[in-house]
Amino acid sequence: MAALQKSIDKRNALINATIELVNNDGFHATPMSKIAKMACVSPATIYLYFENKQDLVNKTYIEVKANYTAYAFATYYETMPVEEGFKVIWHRIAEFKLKESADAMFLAQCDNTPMIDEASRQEGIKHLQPLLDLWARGKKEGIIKPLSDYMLYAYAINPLSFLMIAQNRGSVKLDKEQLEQAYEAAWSSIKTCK
Amino acid sequence: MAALQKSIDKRNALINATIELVNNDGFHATPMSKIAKMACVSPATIYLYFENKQDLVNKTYIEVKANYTAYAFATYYETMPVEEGFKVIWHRIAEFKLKESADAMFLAQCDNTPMIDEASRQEGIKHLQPLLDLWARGKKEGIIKPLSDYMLYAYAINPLSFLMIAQNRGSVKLDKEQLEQAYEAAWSSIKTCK
DNA sequence: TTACAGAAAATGAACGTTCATTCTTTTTTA
DNA sequence: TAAAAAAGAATGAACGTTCATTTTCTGTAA
Repeated sequence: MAALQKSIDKRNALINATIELVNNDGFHATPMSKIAKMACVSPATIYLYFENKQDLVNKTYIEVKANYTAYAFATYYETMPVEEGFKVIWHRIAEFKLKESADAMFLAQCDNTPMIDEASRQEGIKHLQPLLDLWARGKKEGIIKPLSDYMLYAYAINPLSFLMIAQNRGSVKLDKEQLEQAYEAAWSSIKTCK
Repeated sequence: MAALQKSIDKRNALINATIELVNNDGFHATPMSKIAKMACVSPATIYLYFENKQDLVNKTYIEVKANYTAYAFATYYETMPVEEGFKVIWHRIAEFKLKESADAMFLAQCDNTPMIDEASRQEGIKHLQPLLDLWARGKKEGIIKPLSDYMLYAYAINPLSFLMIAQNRGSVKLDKEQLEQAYEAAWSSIKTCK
């Protein structure tokens, strides 16, 4: 009558190996055997933790996305004024993308390829709700342009992904000043008043 | 002593099949056999036109990128005022992404994955020069914020890719009005004066 | 105008390799 | 000690590429 438990360390090692290898080679170019080797585990062991390769990458996506949004909203409170709230969230997102760049690269790759199930994609979007709520408030107060959420995201948040990828390729080095410029551009594009 | 020529139609069919299949399934999930079938050609024939699978996708990328930039600058002249020039180029890019959405999706996927050689990527960037020149002019005239080219691209052009992907997934429908809003946001983020 | 030779182009089948997954056995631990 | 966890070897399918052969086409000679 045993009641062993699968090791959470092993699961984490598998998830981290997946992120690193998929970042370097892409999903279909990373064999399960390589993931296993990097996680110091037998290929067969992966199937104790995940149903199959697709499940492994879906679960990895959802987990990373959850970390991302938790980080983004960690210092934000709904009682903040709209402009301050946006500033706080924006800078947390920027910090995440720069500090946890492997995670951020993985998400960027997932968001632009047919690598992830549509269901898992939906699951990942849910956690952005606080930002959408903030925007709704800003629009009601006349501080933020009356644009759709997709439009606001496209101009205020998504450019950070582009800049992060450029930085990771070595095309750009984002210092503090450039980051402030980026924030200015983001805010300029969504605030009302010219 | 014959002097046959390889059919340009066959080459085009191969390129188009590659775009469509890679868009749907990703690079490593599209077998050469499937590309061949869609192009109505034997798998072996691909190797008369391209060295190997990597070469096929690199060449496809460069060709699509060239079409994209040609389209973008087709109605632009260097004698235009900066603001008008930007407006013209921006709208042409938007038009390309909406009309030739398969091509645009393919480029977006290439730009965020390790699918393409670094050399081919460099090759593709070259053709953007007219836009960089326009920005240099705008900065000199004090019309455009003194930001790096990457920063300007991130805020003025790249959001269109995000919106196009969202539209292709069915999350958004970009009508004329929304497109004008998008242009406004783009211009707001890079013009001087508040 | 036709017939033919020869080379390029195209093909389908075959090859060797790699991969995701499973099977059988061993190890670990409550 | 018994069952879960882990392992390594095995399996069958699928892949990129090549090979041996056939088809297509053009320049030339009759």
